[in-house]
Amino acid sequence: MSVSIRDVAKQAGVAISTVSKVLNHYPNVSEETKGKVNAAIAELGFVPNTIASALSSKRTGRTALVLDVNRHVQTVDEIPMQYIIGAINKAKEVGMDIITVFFTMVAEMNFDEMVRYFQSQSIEGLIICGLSKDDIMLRKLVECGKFKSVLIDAPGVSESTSCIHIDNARAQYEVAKKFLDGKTYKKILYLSGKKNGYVSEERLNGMNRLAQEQGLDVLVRTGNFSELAARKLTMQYAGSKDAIICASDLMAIGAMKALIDMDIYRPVCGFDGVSLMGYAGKQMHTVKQDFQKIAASAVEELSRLMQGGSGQDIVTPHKLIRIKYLDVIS
Amino acid sequence: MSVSIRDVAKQAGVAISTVSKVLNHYPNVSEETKGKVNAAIAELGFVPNTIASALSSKRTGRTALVLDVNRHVQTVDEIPMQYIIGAINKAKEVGMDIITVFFTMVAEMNFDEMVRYFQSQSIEGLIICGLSKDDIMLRKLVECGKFKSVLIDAPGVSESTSCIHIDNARAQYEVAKKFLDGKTYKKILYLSGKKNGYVSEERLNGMNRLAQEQGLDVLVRTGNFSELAARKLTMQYAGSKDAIICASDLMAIGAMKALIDMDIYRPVCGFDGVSLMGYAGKQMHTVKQDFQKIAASAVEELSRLMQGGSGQDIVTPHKLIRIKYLDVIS
DNA sequence: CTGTTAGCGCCTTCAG
DNA sequence: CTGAAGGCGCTAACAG
Repeated sequence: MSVSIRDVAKQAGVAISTVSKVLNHYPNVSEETKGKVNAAIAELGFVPNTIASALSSKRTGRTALVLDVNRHVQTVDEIPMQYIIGAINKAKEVGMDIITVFFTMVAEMNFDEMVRYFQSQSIEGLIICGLSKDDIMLRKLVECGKFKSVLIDAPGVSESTSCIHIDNARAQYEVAKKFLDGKTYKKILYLSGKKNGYVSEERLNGMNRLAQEQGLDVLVRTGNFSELAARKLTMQYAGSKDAIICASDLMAIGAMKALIDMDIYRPVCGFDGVSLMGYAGKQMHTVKQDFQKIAASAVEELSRLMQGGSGQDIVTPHKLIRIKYLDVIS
Repeated sequence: MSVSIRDVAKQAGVAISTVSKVLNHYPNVSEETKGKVNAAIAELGFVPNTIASALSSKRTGRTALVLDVNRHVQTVDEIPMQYIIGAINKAKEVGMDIITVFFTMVAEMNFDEMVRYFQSQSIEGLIICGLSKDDIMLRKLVECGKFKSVLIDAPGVSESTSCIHIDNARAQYEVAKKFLDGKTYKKILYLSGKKNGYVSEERLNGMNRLAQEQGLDVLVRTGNFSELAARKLTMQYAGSKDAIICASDLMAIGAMKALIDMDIYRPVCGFDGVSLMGYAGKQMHTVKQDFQKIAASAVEELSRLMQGGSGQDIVTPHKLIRIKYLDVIS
């Protein structure tokens, strides 16, 4: 059926192991035999069998991209999709094999079941997006060290785990500062993410720092990254405020919709830079994250870990932008 | 390291092959030994090694979900994401292994390269979403019969290929009819998808049928499923029309935005039922497709094909809905 | 620098 | 109904 390494060996007039060596770029092979082998490979259209290779070497190069989809009312799953695109494209580059897994698929499992689940899939690496403090089992899975992991937007660096994220405190500080620049807004409604959320706390820190510096009067309310919650909180508090700053774009949209319903105008500041913002109607300041690039970095970092590197903390850059509808469609 | 079938055999006091048989639900095993084996499996926490199993049996259960992302200006990749979620969840149920592949990753390959690419990944099944008439190589890949395939929204049933889609002609007919119901709109601007596109033609057929029945005056223009194109076409033609019917929600949004800029009101009808519509501001009629369910059906159908079934054409149901902003956030 | 030889963990005839 | 034996295609010591 399919041509195997043995056929190549025969064709090239060398031993099987020699072929294997050139396949895996081992050092000790003469240029000459390498040439013969490559010629044979090309001639026969040989494709190494990943499965057999994995069985033999015990290295599969398989990693799971674990995503938290739909748990919060995300409405449009733009961010997970961006992660997927970024990760898969980079994975192809570095010869990694990515399967996508959702939190919901492992949510009910206990620790042992999770380990088995991933092991049975021959997975050696994990990229986890959106891990929260409530995901006890997943956290344990990462910490047990059986898998190399990269956490996006969550802390926990260790020998086998790297973390990757923007500087949330600084980003929140900067975007809010730019948003307020030249204005005289003093009374601010700040819609925070989740209480005890990793990134939420950072963003809140950034906001607080700015508040201190500029003597702002900030009312903090927890919006849980929910559009609906943001809407309600805005209804409740915005009337007496000068501006609204949100820890996510989705909440910013909720706030804007509420303002429209209330028929009052208040400037709103977002966070993330999702394109959905372009549809929400108004212009808006926001932090812009390149989720594809972040996922790509995660893949690269995981690949480094799998080659024996040890975990580290990686901070990726962010931008500040102002979204307008025209940005979206042109 | 990890417990293997051998350990289970020893623990249960039977031969390896016997364990394999209960694992794979073979018939000729007595209830008694089956019980012993299962007990041993549970006790040891044994998980079959997929890799070894695949190598030995030559059945991997791996399938590629091939998506056309970002080629048209999709802005928000909601539909692909829904496909992914639906497919992956169902795949877990039926024990299939899904990797996601994007058109861009194989776009440059010729036929042989594609075959090798998928074979080297040990992929046996393909689910392809958004195949167009221009994707010559992918089409050839499907038709060569080396892989079982399910095409979403494209024709081409064969022994090894099934197709799955809504009844686009009927859906377009119905949604347009409902949209026009009780109204006196006669002059319609119809923004079609792609010239020669599989689904576009069907939808146009449905529209034409309604036009005939109701004596409508329909101007058809090709919007390529592009928001921007729809915007321009609306600017150009909507002034003299009573209403605008679009072959996709994204075009409907483009049309609505144009109308706002033109400062005139015309009712708009969409197609797809993406949640993005809820952000576009107005109420709107649209066809609602359940993309997750469609993907799930595709997985099931592929699983049937892989068990030896032969290809067929499957028509999935659609709904007609009216989107309002409140539907989205509540 | 190249070839020989064991397996990796499981499936699958084929005897018993 | 059960067990023994021979691979699947490749890697990885180890000899040569």
